[in-house]
Amino acid sequence: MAVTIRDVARASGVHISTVSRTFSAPHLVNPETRSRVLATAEQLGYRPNRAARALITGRTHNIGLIVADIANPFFPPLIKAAETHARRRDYHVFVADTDEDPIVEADLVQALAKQVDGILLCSPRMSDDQIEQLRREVPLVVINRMITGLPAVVMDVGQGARSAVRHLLDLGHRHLVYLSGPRGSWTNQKIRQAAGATARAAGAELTVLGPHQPVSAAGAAAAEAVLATGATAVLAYNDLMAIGLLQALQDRDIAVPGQVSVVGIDDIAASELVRPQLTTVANPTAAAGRAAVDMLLQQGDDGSTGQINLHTDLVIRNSTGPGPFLPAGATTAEVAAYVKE
Amino acid sequence: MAVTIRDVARASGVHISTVSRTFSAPHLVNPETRSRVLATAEQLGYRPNRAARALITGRTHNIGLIVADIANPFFPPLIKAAETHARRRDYHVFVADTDEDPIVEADLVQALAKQVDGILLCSPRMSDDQIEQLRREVPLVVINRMITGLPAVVMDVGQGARSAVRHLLDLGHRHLVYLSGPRGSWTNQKIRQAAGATARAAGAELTVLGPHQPVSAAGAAAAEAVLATGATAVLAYNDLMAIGLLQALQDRDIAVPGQVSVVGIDDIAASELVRPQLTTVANPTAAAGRAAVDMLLQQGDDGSTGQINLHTDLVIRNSTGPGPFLPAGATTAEVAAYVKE
DNA sequence: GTGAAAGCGCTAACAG
DNA sequence: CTGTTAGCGCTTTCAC
Repeated sequence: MAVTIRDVARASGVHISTVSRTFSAPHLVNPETRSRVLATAEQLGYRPNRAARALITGRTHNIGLIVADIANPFFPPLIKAAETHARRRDYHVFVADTDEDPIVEADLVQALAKQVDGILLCSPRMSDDQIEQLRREVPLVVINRMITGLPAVVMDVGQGARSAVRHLLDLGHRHLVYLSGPRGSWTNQKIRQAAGATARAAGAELTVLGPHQPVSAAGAAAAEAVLATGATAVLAYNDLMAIGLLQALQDRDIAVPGQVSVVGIDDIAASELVRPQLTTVANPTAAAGRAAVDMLLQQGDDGSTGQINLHTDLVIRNSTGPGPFLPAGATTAEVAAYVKE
Repeated sequence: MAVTIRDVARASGVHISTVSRTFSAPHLVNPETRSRVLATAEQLGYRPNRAARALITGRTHNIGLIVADIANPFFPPLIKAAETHARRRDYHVFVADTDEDPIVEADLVQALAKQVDGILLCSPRMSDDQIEQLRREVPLVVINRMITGLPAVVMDVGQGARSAVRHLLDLGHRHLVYLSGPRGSWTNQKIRQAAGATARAAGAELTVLGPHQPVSAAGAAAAEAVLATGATAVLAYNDLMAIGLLQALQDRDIAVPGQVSVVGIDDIAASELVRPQLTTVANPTAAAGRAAVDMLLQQGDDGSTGQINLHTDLVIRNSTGPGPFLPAGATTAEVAAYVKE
């Protein structure tokens, strides 16, 4: 059996409560006794049992982090930052993957509820109602979603999408495609709205294709549909889809950005590794992870329910350029033909 | 306050031990009582407190998963598979990141020890001694490392490296480079040995460059050094480095595979997304994650300490091809000149 | 089949 | 400053 507080008490000739205090309220114990206790504890290899402590204090010093898909490269930097940040504050983190399934998501929150001091919900696919329901069982901080009254950290993809579309418009593109993401994604809606509004305001056309799974294969599979629209530029829900599209276009000998420009969102590591390097909207995922942890841990102290909006940046690389040179006033059909050829 | 076993007992008119039994040993309780208890529990929203249960049973139903770097794309598929598999067996998983630091690694094991039933150590950077030491505090399963007497799951990179080198030799390459990984990596040693032995046996030359951090920037930074060796083919410690090298070579107008062939290891998602697509050794990371979880959970039952060796597969894509065409018997210097030009 | 009681490892009043 | 006592939520003997 592992060494307990009792063993330390016996070995150092004090009562167990003194040992307890040595660890949980050191200032309440005589420096001499303290160092003696600490010494024997060290020697015996004693480590407080957090679970037992949690039982009485009500604080587990654990947090939960629920994401849609660990293997989606968008999440790991966020997970890493959150975990490192939490550990620095002496918290351990449970990580769980919902596989984009809202039911699994809800189950997970409930299963974890008793073992954690709070949960970070990353890009949740549940309904607002469900989230508010669960919030009564356990403190929640939501990432990449805005729900009134709920603490949240969002990366301002709306603004990112606007920058991206403006960039495309500045290059002369008049017909864009938005390759939309999965159903139930709050982010997806925001991007779509922002992109649509920006294009419309400039008198340009924006065709929405989707929904799609947020993976590269979906981007690749959409290539034909994209070409069929006759658009000369594409904004994708995320980099994965953008990269899939990029390669599928090149495999069809469509030049990027010569004939079609492509913009992604997220700035995952791979977007710098592909050629042409992907123009994309950089999301501060690591900062978001840290901010969310801070928010969750503060929630206990005061009852604050702030909402943080993190700035996103358009990173212009080599997958965007001027639209194909066409006679002014060409019809959509002509553009399509031109692009396809 | 949350609803406890006591609330359920009161509400259903039975003693708390009956409620307890209803959840932990249902067969010991009258079916009628059981369903009544279950009903009120359901209605009150009761969920057993695992921490309290763990205190007495000694089983937390949690496991720890410690990896070198969550953001390294090699790990997320493994983490995902392990987490999903564990959850299916009703286990939650703590994920932690050591940032490639053996000290952090050891601390983490000790910090997690009391809260878990066991820990999965993924590509540990600690010494064998340290690991064996820690093993006495908590059940351990090691992934990607072989230590006698310790349960382990390894992906057979040695065999993978042999296949890769043979593939290169078959294409006619006579001088190879191994771009080695981080110090302290067991995998790195295995690859190096296997690659060296295979090359030597065929009378070919293998130059080892390194150590390197296992990131794409390190691969890119090694481009000059690689060219300076005059080798016509490179095996890299992992795909990230291989991809970095790939791009750096192309940026210098060195054709891949025309002038230099490049092989990676891992088969991360990005290796299929870059052009040319990367020839690489596919590691069954997801299978490894699941196997390790199974091993850890069985360890409690019997005292088995098996070691599983998972097969790796060479995936031939487009970054490898015949070496540059040269007059037979060209000197190394000539080859270097040719390749550089 | 169910209740009573003890106790897992620890903290939190309360005395002294 | 330190010891005493009660008890967090739950399981597990042991009687009945």
